[in-house]
Amino acid sequence: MTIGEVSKKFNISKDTLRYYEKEGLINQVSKMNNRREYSEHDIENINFILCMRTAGMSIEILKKYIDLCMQGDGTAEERRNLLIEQREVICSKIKEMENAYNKLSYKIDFYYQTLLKKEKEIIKGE
Amino acid sequence: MTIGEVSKKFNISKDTLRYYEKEGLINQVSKMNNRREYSEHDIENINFILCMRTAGMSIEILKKYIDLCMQGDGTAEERRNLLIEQREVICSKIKEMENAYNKLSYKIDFYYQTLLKKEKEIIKGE
DNA sequence: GCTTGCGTTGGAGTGTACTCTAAGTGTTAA
DNA sequence: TTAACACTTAGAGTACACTCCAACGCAAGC
Repeated sequence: MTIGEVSKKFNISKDTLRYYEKEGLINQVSKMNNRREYSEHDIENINFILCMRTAGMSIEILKKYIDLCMQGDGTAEERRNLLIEQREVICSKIKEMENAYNKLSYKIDFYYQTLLKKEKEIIKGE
Repeated sequence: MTIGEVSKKFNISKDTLRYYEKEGLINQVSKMNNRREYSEHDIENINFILCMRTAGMSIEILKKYIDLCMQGDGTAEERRNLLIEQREVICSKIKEMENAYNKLSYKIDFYYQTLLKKEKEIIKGE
């Protein structure tokens, strides 16, 4: 897959893909005529990275994880611990967002009541 | 309440509080001897803003909402629509994060299996 | 009166994650 | 063969949300 195709597939810019490679999130993509050729493995990797990025995981943490992967089997436990830690971070973020969701719902409902009341008054006034 | 007290209460820096005020998220706090005195209303406001900020709402959107509040009752419907829209944004973010959570859980489990297998091999080898 | 502590200001600086630019290469289609 | 198009690079620029700095103000306690 070319960079253009990957860019379209995931709806991210080519610049971002090159940036991730430069930062070491994607291991050096093989090249044909000086152009990137993304393998199935690369695609899977990008998919994971994007999923974690949208969940708010930093590039630094992701890089650390990828680096551990590169270092081979010996780092399996460390990698596992890193993922458990990050899952916890995501978990508390979800809780914060649910809290915000509820606060918003409460306010939205309040506006609904207000608008309803106003409407009634208008009808009454006619 | 002084800026120092509010800063401690919410665990944010005084700079951030002044920054939010400058950006118009908190309406001009009254001053005694040129020092900010936060009212109960200010505190409630800050609480809401921080809740939305941790949920990822941008300062720009928050400012828009606060501006509408300032403009009075006439903007109630517009405010409500803004909140509904933002609730939707938060909702999809929660879904993305839950997706990431599940992906992580899957990987963590995979590492668990791997480590278990490795352990068995070590025992076998002894 | 002097130090300490808490505050003030405008404006500069920082970190993160892109995003854009300029100048160039290599393939394809008319 | 020339134009269009997709790609390459290094490096500069941008957006967002703070965060820090220097220089100063004011009140309390020693």
